[in-house]
Amino acid sequence: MLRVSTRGEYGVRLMVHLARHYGDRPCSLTEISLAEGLELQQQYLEQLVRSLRQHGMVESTRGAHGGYRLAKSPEELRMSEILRALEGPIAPMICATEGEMDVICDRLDGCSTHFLWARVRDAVSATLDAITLADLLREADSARAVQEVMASQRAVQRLITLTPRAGRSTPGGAGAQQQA
Amino acid sequence: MLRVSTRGEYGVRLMVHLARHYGDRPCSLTEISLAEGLELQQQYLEQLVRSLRQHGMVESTRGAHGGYRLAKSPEELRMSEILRALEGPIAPMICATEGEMDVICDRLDGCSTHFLWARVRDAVSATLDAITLADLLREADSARAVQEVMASQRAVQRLITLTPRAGRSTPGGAGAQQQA
DNA sequence: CTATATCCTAGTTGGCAAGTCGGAATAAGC
DNA sequence: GCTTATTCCGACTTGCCAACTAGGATATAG
Repeated sequence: MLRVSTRGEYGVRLMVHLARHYGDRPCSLTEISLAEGLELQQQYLEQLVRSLRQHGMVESTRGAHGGYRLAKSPEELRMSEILRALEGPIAPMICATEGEMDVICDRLDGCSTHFLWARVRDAVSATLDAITLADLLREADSARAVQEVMASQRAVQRLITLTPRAGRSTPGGAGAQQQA
Repeated sequence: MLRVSTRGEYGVRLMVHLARHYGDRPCSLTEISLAEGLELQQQYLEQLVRSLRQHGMVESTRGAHGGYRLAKSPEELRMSEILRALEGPIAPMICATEGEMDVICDRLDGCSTHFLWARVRDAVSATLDAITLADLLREADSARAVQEVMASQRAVQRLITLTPRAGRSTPGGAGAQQQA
C-alpha cells in the first residue's frame, strides 16, 4: 500500500545524479540514464525533468553540450518539494489533500476517517521535509560503498565454497549429501 | 501521491461502524452500507470483510440475523494491522517493503534512494501503529458533532442572506444585477 | 549545416484496482 | 421443510490512468 509511482522513483534518481554533479557542466539525459541505470526512452525522462524545471529546481541548457543542472544547492532542496513536483500533492485520500481545506468533506460519514488520513499525510510530509537532497546523496554514496564491500564478500564466499576442502573431498555417489 | 485504495477507504469505514456497535448483535453488510453511506454492491464489501476476518479481526455469524462483529476490542485494534489486512504491506517502493530485508536491492543505483523510501515507510508505519480503532471512533464522533454544528450554522446563514434587507429590496429588472 | 540537445502536444497501451456474477452453505422463523 | 436472510467463495469483466511512445519544433556548438 501507499506506493510511489515511477515518476517519483526515476525523478529522485535523476536528482541524485544532478546533485552528485552539482557545480559541473550540465548533464544530458543520455548521460543520466546511462549512469543511473534508467533504461528508458529519454522522452519519459524529459517529462519528469520538465516538471522539475517548471518548479524551478532544475535549469536547462539547450543545444549541443546542453543538459540539466540543479537550480539550487542540494542542501536547499527538500525531498518534499521534489516529490510534490513529480507526483503532485501528498494526498492519501481525496479529502486529505494537503493545501486544500476540507471543503469536499460535507458527508458526516466521510469525515469519520478524515482524521486518520490527515495524520498519515502529515507524517509523510514531515518526513520528506526533513530530508534534503544533500542528505540523500550522502546516504546514497555510503550505501554504495557498503554494497561494494558486500559484493566483494560474496565473491570471496563463492571462491571458498568452490574450493575443495583439505580433509576428505566430496565422495561422488548420487544422493550422498549429508544433512548434519 | 501516496494514495490509499478504496479497499482501505471502505474497509476502515466498515471497521468504524463495527467499533461503534461493539458489544451489540452482529451487523449485516446491508445495515453497514446503509449506515455508513457505502452505496455499493455488497459483494465488494464481502471481499473486504473477508480479508479482515481471515486476519482474525472480525468474526462472522451466518444465516438470518447474522453479520459481523469485532473479534477484539477497538482499543486492541491498531490501524496498521487493519490497513495491512486490507491493502497488504506498507511499501512505497518495491525495494522498501516492510518485513522483507532488502534482498532485491542488488543494484548500486537502486539503493541510492532506498534510504528515502525506508524512512517514508517507517513514518507511515509508526503513525498507523499509534492510532487504534478506539481513537478513530472517538475522533469520528466528535468530528460528526462539529459537522452538525457547522451544518446548522450554514442553514442560519442561508436564512440571513435570503431575508430581504431593511433598506432597499432588490429592484427586479432583467440584467439589473450590480457588480459592486 | 550537421550533430546533439532540450522542448512540447498528443497519442496509445497494459496492468490492475474496482467492481460483478452466479451459486453454494448456513441459520432463524414460521 | 420451506422461505428468507445472510455469509461465503472463486472466477470473471471493465474502466481508468500511470507509463510509455510518436513525431516534430527549436536551440546551440563546432
